[in-house]
Amino acid sequence: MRELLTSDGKCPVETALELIDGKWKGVALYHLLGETLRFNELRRRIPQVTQRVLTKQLRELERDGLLTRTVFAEVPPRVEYRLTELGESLKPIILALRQWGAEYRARQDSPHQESGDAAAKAAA
Amino acid sequence: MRELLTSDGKCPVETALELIDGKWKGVALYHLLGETLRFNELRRRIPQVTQRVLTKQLRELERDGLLTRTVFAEVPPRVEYRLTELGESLKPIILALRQWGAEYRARQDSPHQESGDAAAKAAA
DNA sequence: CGGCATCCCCTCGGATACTG
DNA sequence: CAGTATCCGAGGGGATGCCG
Repeated sequence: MRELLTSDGKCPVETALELIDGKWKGVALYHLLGETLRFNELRRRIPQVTQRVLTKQLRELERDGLLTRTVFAEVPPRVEYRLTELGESLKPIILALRQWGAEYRARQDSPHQESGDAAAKAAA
Repeated sequence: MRELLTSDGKCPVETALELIDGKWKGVALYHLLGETLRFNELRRRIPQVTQRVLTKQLRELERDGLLTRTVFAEVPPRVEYRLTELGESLKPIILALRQWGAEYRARQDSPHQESGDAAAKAAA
């Protein structure tokens, strides 16, 4: 399951990806960049996610130290989610992913055919 | 921060993450950065992955335009995997993830925590 | 408001065996 | 060498209902 390859690179990529692995984690992190949000505010920004799943993924992000969950002892309850310094340090990556994703989508529409030229280069 | 929703109302961050979602895709992409590798060369670099899964994830990456798969009509067969321009454009992100992952693990060792708990022992 | 509890389905990833 | 073909268990993610 877990191989701790420390220095030789490679594995850190896996480590990082595991932390943001979860259907909605990336988007949640994105919306939390530089912003503190309550549970339902976050839900409103990610309409497709269900409460259960959002809760679960937020808890995992909390467990992994990417965000903090602050419960206010009020009625009605208020719970605020906010990125930790560690979570905020993902900002360049998240923004890069956003840009890359946007460009990818743009390429889908544009006539930028990659062609299905096949493995015609197969030698004799 | 602007929404930047794509045509199907999906966040670009999500789009990007979907493409590299898959237990071994990130590592595979990492190993293919600037390098053309044969199937078994890739396997050797990711010893934990099984044949079936590696094949599947590589095919998905190919389908999504991140790499090319070139089959040489030889005996024994030779299949080379190589990142497309689009795949190579992920390089800064992959490298950033690698660095971030390394720093994350470094932080695990040195007690720099701020939110007291979450230090639950990972019971097997 | 912001959760749990429960049920369920379906995909992902792994193990093993066979083939062109 | 580089794959398919099966089979399988785990769990991620969704739907719904109840609660402090």
